[in-house]
Formats: sequence, C-alpha cells, structure tokens
Amino acid sequence: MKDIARDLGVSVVTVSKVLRNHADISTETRERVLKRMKELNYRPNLAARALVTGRSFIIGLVVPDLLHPFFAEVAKGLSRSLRKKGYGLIISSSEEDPELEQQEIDQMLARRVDAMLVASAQWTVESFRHIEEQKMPYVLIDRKFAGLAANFVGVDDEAVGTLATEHLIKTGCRVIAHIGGQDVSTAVERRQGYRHALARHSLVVGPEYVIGREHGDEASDVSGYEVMRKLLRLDPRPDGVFCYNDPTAMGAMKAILEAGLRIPQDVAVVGAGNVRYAEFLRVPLTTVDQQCEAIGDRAARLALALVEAKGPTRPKTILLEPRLVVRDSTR
Amino acid sequence: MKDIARDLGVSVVTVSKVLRNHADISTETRERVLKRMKELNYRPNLAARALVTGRSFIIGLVVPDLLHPFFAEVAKGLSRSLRKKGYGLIISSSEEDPELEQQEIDQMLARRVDAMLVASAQWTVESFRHIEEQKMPYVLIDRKFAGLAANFVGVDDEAVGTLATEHLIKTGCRVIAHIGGQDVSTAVERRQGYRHALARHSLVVGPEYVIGREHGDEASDVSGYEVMRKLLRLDPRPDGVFCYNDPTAMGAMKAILEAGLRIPQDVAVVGAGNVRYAEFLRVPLTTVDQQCEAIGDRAARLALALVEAKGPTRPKTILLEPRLVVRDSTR
DNA sequence: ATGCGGTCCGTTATCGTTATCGGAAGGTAA
DNA sequence: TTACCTTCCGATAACGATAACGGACCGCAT
Repeated sequence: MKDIARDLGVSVVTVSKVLRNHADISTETRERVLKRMKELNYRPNLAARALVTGRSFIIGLVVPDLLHPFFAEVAKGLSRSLRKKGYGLIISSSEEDPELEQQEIDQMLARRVDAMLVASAQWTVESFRHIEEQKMPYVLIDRKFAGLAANFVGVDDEAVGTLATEHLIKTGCRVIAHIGGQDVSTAVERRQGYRHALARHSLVVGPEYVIGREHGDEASDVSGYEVMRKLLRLDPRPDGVFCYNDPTAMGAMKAILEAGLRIPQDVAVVGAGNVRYAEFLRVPLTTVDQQCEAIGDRAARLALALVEAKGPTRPKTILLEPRLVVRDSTR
Repeated sequence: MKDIARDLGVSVVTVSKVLRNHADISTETRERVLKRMKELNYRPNLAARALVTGRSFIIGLVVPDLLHPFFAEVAKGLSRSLRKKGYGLIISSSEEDPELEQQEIDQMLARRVDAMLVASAQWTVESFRHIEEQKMPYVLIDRKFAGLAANFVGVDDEAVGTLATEHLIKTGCRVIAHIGGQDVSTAVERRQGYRHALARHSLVVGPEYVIGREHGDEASDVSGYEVMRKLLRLDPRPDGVFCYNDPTAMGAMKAILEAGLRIPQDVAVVGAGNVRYAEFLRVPLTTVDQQCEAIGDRAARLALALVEAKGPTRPKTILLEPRLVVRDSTR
C-alpha cells in the first residue's frame, strides 16, 4: 500500500479509501490507484484490517465429525452462503469430544471470528457461557440445549421421529423398534416423536425395543449393527425399526441381512438424514430428509444478521420441516 | 494485556513475555501474571500477533468437494495433525470450479495463511504461479500437475489402476471396461495403470470399453450410472469394470443391477478410494484404499516443515502405496 | 573502587491497515 | 469582496501485540 501511494504521489489513506470504495475520491485518482494495484498484484493484509476494524470476516464452525455427511453438507451450504458475502469459514472438528470442542471454541474466540456456529457434543452449557462472555454472537446447529436461550437452526426433530414411525405403521409394521443415539437433543426428540406416534396409534412396545447406543465414542454404523443384532433376538421379533440416523440404519441393515432376513418383508427400516448415497445402499434406504443445505444456508444468514446487528438481539429459533423420502427399505 | 500490566504494576512487554514463556522473567512475576490472566479470562488477539510476527498459524485447505468422503477424511486427518501443533485449519470448497478455486486461493493469500494445501480442480497452473509469487509454501494433494515442480502428497495412482485391474484379471474377468474421470492426474494415471495391467496380461479391449465421464460438473455417481448403461450395451458385454472412484462405482453398480445382472457373477466391479460405508452398499464394494487419513497427516507434516524452513526448499513428493480391499463385488 | 557477568524488566519502534478530523482548492451566491 | 459549501485528499493516532535492544540492580572477583 505504501508502495502504491509513493509511486502515485498520494497518501496511503487515499489508497485505502479506493480499496473500500469510499465516495470522496475522484474518478481519476481511483482509476490510477486501481491500475497500480493490479500491476503490483496487491492484496490487503486482512490481519491488519481485522486488527483495526475489530472484524475478521471469518465465521467459525465447530462440528462433531466432518466425515458425517450431514455435517459435511451443512458445511458446504454454509461455505457457499458465506463466500457470497465475502466471509471466510474456518472449520474444526471436535471428534465428538466435549473437551476438544471446548479447546476449539477457545481457539476460535482467540482468533476473533465474527461469529461462531456450533453443532455441539457438549454435556454442559459452560462453553457457551465462555462465548457469551466475549459477547461473540453464536448459533447452535442441529443440536440444542434445554435451558440455554441461544440462536438455533435445525430440523424439527420430534417431527422426524413422528414422520418415520407413522410411515412404518402405515406400511403395516406393528412391532416397531427404535435405535437411538447418545444423549443429545436430536436423539432425544426423535425418540419422543417415535413414542408419540406409537401412542397415537395405540401401539405398545416394551422398553426393550428402544435401545440407545452402547458407547458414545463409536461410529454410528458399528453401534447400529450391534444394537440390531440384540433387537433381532427379541420375541416377538421387530418387524420395523426406526434408526435415529442413516449410518446407524446402515449398520442395522447389515445385521438384518446377515441374519438371513429380508428388508422390508421381514423387517422394514427407516433412517434419518437422507445422506447422499442412501439410495445406493444394499437396500435403498427410506429416510427422513433434514435439509442439510438449507440448514447451512439459514444458519449463515442468521449468523450474518447477528454480526451486522449492533446490540444484543433476542435469540431466534429456526425450525425446518423434515420430509419423508420413501425407498425400498420400506416398500 | 494493558489491564493486566497496569493491575500488576509491570509493563505490557513483561506480560507478553510470560505469554510466550520467555526465559527472562522471574518465577514470581510469571505466577502473578498468569494468575491475573486466568482471572480476567484473557486471550491474546491472534490478529495482532499475526500482524507483527508475520505468521498467522493458520493453514489453508482448498478441496474440490467437501462432501466427497475422500476429501472429508483428508481434512479430518489434517485438522488433527495441525491442531496438535497449534495451527488452525481454514477450509474452502471449490465445487470443482476452477474459477471459484482461483478466488478461494486469492482469499487465502490475502488472509496470509502460513501455507496452503490444494487439491486442485484447475486446468492450468496459473493459480500456483500466484501462490509462488507471494512466496507462500504450498502442497498439492491428490492431484498433481505435469510441468509443475511442487510439493505433492498423494497415492501412487498408476499402482491403483494396476492393482484393481490385475485383481479383476485374477478373478477371471477377460473383458474389462474402465470408467474414468475428468481430465485430472488421478484419473489419467489410474487409466494408465489399467492399460498397463491389461497389456502385461496380453488382454486386448477396444477403446469403446474405456469411457471418461460425460460432463465434468456432474456428481460422479450419476455419471457412473449413465456410462455403465452404455457399457452394458456393448458386445461382448464387459465382465469386469474398474471405476476410477467409489461414487462412480456406486452408480455403475446401480446400472448393472437395474439391468437384471448379478454382481460379481455377471459383472465384477472395483472402485477406488475405499470410502467409508463402501461395505454397506448394495453389493459391498471391492476397492483400492488410498489412505486418506495418512495423506492428511503427511501433508500436514510436510506443510509445517515448509513453514519452519527459512529458505526455499526443493519440492518433495510423497507417494503412498495403495492397498486392495476385497469385498463381495468381486468374489 | 573497578570491572564483569547474570538476572530481570522496560523503552521504543513497528507490523499494515482504518477512523477521524481538518484543511486546501475551487465554485457559488450575496 | 466575503462567506459558505463542495469536492477531494492527507496528517495523525489508533488497533494489540512483538522484536530488539538497553539498563538497573545485584553479586563476585580483582
């Protein structure tokens, strides 16, 4: 910038103004500066800008698992929306480890991102107090917390459970099992939706038909497989299963097929997430779509709105409606 | 920092030194400063630090598609390795669009990341000249460029092709087709490996059995499906297919099954990438593993080595050996 | 008393950019 | 002529940290 200013006989301030399209620069000067910028291949130092403006134009995203297609898709949607507005996205994965997540959040705080998006693997809300202390705007994604008044973007998880379960009922299943997840809001609410649907149709299944995952740190596909093997030993054998996410359903289907049973004739399966490739599975999987990209997009817009807003705003909750996608695993 | 210094009656420099574990601070002062830091919940402003040190402690990663499990896995490996060393990772996706990729790279340059990792969707090497001009260290991942002497980490793609094709030959296939990808190094070299394997075993197949993808901007699974339908109309019908990546193979398998044929009895299929979930597919997929996480890890280490090195270093190429993973689609 | 070497801490300048205000030059109206 | 308004530009001081060097103070040997 100094070089440009010197070369053209103007001040750095002038150059800076051209850079930011300030009004009080004559067209002629502006042209000259722009020309020289091109020539020198000049790019402003965003670190310096961040320092003086207090804005980094970076949004932070923390997810539990980048490999999970759901989060990958959210990240993609986010990235696209943010890029359009000139923001960058810095992503980090907590590997479903609350402690690691805490560290990552602190890192982001230190980097002075403009806002944070978190799909949390946390048990407590302590991390979020940290964030609030720094007055950093943040949005929860996918997983929310009871007792934490925060911005949230996600799907209506209870509706997910209801939709899936009613579909199984409609296709004739009577003994419907559920494979749940760890103790996070998505898993809990989907289970509630499942229970409500059963109740509404006066179906009763024993508690042994509802199993959460064994160990929280395992891949969902593995635990889905193991849990399903257990379910198949029950009497009467379940004729339908609602799995709280697609990887779990994939594991479950593997167990069912290995037991020599047919899907959906013997056991129908519904997942949730509508992961890409769900249609290429051994049996194409009926699932509940949770509009990953829409989540990313809405989250991006909400986050930017928070950044632009001066004062503190009332926490906003955006709930998206899930959609059922019927494939061979139930028909 | 100023506050801490004032409260304790020391200078900011002293505080700064404590922060960075400088040796010339007495234990007593150090303790006092650390204590006050905790109390105030102080976190250094990394933007300011970046400005004065010229190091951002951020590594940039540009991938063609975050949703592709391969890149997601690489990102995960990278993220983990970098975090250990105190570096952050900023990720962006080019959506397989060279122009967008160019923009993303420029963004990263402006942000003054310490090094860049690029899995490029580029046709030309122009972007990389940009990077070199800024003297920014960079590492190519997965896809390399003839005529560009750059650091590279990836799998030995010709070996991938050979491994897959020889496996098909060994299982008895004689008319082996190949579904390739766009014009990137991975696709080209895998095709060469395929050709060499055929030649070594004196097998001859016409050029109509080797098809690249139709449109570069489509999802691989879709194009795999379409290309396979075309291949199935050939006479003699291929009894084996080597697909240059797993999503393509998934599409191909869909086409084969839809045609009423059996895998592997009528047509055997081999993919490449060993995408997670490959074993849950309609027919569990035989594939060539390319060690995604190892790639991430090696790339991270190489990048950091470049950052630490003062002067320019000789470009280094790290080639990992692929491994064959046999599943039902060929046995 | 002098010189020398540690230990511990502070002074000053600097990184590259932007915010804020002031002011010169020229035009216009009374 | 004077007053006032535009238009365009620049001087200066920040932002929050670090680098490089200098210096006070103490102990010890000469």
